[in-house]
Formats: sequence, structure tokens, C-alpha cells
Amino acid sequence: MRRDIFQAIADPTRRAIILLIAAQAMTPNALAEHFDTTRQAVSKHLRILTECQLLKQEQTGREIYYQLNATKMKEIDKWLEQFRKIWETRFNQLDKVLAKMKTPKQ
Amino acid sequence: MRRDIFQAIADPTRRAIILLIAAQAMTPNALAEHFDTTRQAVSKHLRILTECQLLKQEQTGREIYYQLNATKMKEIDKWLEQFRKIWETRFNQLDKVLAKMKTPKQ
DNA sequence: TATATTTGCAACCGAATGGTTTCATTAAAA
DNA sequence: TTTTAATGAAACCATTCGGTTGCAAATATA
Repeated sequence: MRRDIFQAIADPTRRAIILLIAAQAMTPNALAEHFDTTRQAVSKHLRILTECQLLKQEQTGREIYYQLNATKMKEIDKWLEQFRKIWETRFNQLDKVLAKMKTPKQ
Repeated sequence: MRRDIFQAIADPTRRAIILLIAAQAMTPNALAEHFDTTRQAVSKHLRILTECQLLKQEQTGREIYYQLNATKMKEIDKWLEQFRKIWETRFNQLDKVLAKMKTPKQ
């Protein structure tokens, strides 16, 4: 059972759940109203998101509020970071080429 | 057949392929040497990555060089952007709370 | 030209995925 | 206390996924 953030955000329903919960903490029932699936299906998604720590639970009585773990979201950002460097370097190299082209011939 | 960038980067082998190709354009054969799978399996991954436009092909003779499409990679960044705003807001709100606590009582 | 190399595609297979229905547990409400 | 509500877990199912082997097409090399 692979369970990492990249696999977690691969599913469009789970991305929608993340977006909703990012705005405000919600219960499974409240969440399920936003989707065309059963509450149990949403619950499964919540389990997956919680297992990879993208969500945190906070129980109040019989209700469980799910809230976003922003720190974990940043891990995706960290993964992107290495590419950001690469593509910025690419652009710098392109800049150099363009700068050379603009340099008047001697 | 779902085929979007999020599904594409869900697989660890595909993320490794992206990383290798980001450093320099490569052929399927050269790529396959880095993995414990068959060339055909790597080829399948390349197909998926190309279909969602994360990679571009450049054919020279019978060899096909795959290179990263940095623009498409930025789409993941764009998706993260909306959360970045949210978590920065959260931090700002926290800052306000902390600032209030530090304010000497009147 | 005959042969070797590089590549993609199709068919197949076991495991994982996302969904459903059913049931058990726990807390609130009547 | 009995009933209702909120939730998670288990069993099951069709589809997708990632891998394999085998083959065909196209280009380079002997």
C-alpha cells in the first residue's frame, strides 16, 4: 500500500477535498454533500489523506473535523524546488544567449 | 484514461524520470539503464509523461531524445499557489495573535 | 543488401484503486 | 432508556495501473 502525498493528490476528488478543507475545517458529512459519491467513499479519501498526514483530525463529540496540515503541503513545494532551480538556470542561459546576440559586433 | 500531471507525478519511477531528464535530455534506452525495469516499461512511462505534455520528444535518426517541458511543470506550481496564499494568511493571522500577546496591557 | 539497433505497440497478468453496500460503534437527542 | 445521527471498517466488484513478453517498423551499420 503506497501512501505518499503524490499518490494522495493524484485523485481529483481528493484535490477538491483538500481545497475545501483548506478554506475551513469540515466534517465528513459536510464534505460529502459537495460530491456525487457516498459518504463512505469520501471517508476513504479522508483516510488516505490523513494517513499521509495532509489532513489532521479534531474530534468534538461524535463529529470529526478534518483540517489541512499546511506543513505537509509544503513537501510538494520542496519537490518542485529542485526543478525551479533548473528552469531558472535554463532561463539564465537563454538570457546570456540573448544578451550576446544584442551585443554589437566588434 | 485519466491523463493529467497529478496522475503523472504520482508514480515514483516517473518522478525519477522527470528528475533525470530535467538534468539533460535522454533517450529511452539511456533512461532504462537507471531503472530495474524493462525498456518497455520505461517507454510506457515516457508515453504517459509525453501525453500530459510534461515531456517533449526530439527525434534524431532512430533515437528519440526526451526533454522536460518546464512550462507544464509550472502548472503544479500554479495549483500550489492557491494554498500558499491560504497558509500565508494563516501565518499572518497567527502573527496578529502573537503581536497582540506581546502588546503590553493597558 | 543483410544485419543489428532503437523504438513503440499490443496482449496479457497480478495488484492496486475507487466505488458500493452492509454493519458496528459511539455520542447526542427524544 | 430508547432512538437517531455521525463515523469508520469490512467485504465485495469493475476498472485502472505497472509490469512483462513478443512483435513490427524504421534507421544505422557491416
